[in-house]
Amino acid sequence: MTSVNDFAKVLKALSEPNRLRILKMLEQRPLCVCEITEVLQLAISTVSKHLSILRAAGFIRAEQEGKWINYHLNEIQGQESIGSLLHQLIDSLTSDETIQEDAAAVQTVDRHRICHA
Amino acid sequence: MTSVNDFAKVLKALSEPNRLRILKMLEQRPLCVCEITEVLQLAISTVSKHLSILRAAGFIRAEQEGKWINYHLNEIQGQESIGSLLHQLIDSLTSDETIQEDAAAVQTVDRHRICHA
DNA sequence: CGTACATTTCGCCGTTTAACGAAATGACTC
DNA sequence: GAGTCATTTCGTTAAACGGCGAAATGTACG
Repeated sequence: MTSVNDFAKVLKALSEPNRLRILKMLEQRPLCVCEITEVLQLAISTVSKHLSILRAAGFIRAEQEGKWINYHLNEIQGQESIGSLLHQLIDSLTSDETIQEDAAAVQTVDRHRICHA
Repeated sequence: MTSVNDFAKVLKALSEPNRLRILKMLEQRPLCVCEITEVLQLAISTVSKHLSILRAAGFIRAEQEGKWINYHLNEIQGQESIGSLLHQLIDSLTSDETIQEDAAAVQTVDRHRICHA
């Protein structure tokens, strides 16, 4: 379930300036889509797309409040900040299956035999 | 100098499965391009490109050794792991100019006035 | 029920990205 | 200095991405 690709997907969700701005805004308080749109000065549909990507990556959640949908920062399992979440996430990469196979391959790989072979 | 876009660039360098695999491999020992190519099973030119992206983001460095060029993980200013580097990086986003402007905007934004106006 | 309005989905466009092979570069060796 | 070989650069291709406006969805409220 947890693969290098999933890790990459979470990091990719973070690797966009407007999405970083959204996350930092949500650290202040929950916001509705039109408030975020006003601050970022983008089309509503664009902001909505960014929010769906952040939600799919597990960073935020949506809660209906009357006419509006408020987006909240997810406080994930005892992590006090996005930074510490990432820290833990990257470090846990070591237990990924592909990463472990790579680690084994590195121990047997020999540059004298493989190049130009 | 440090802008949201620079942060995003560093995160983007990390947000690709093969680049994550390379970084984890280099945690074991320095490797030359053809060794990495052998493990990842990609074209040499593709691996070279990935390495240049990781180097531009400051994660690795190149050192010539005879015929080969060894790539080393950079031990950046007292950070013991990529995870702790990211942790620090994300948290320091708070001091970014755009992020601070956003923070100010969030305090004055009013959903009742801006929507459909 | 039907209107109003916040949000999402859809289709499109231009740019970026990851992949490749071929050609260029650069370093060691004879 | 010519040749060998590891690596980088270049040009191309297909897919992914970020942006937009228009149409669809869904919720609240008269």
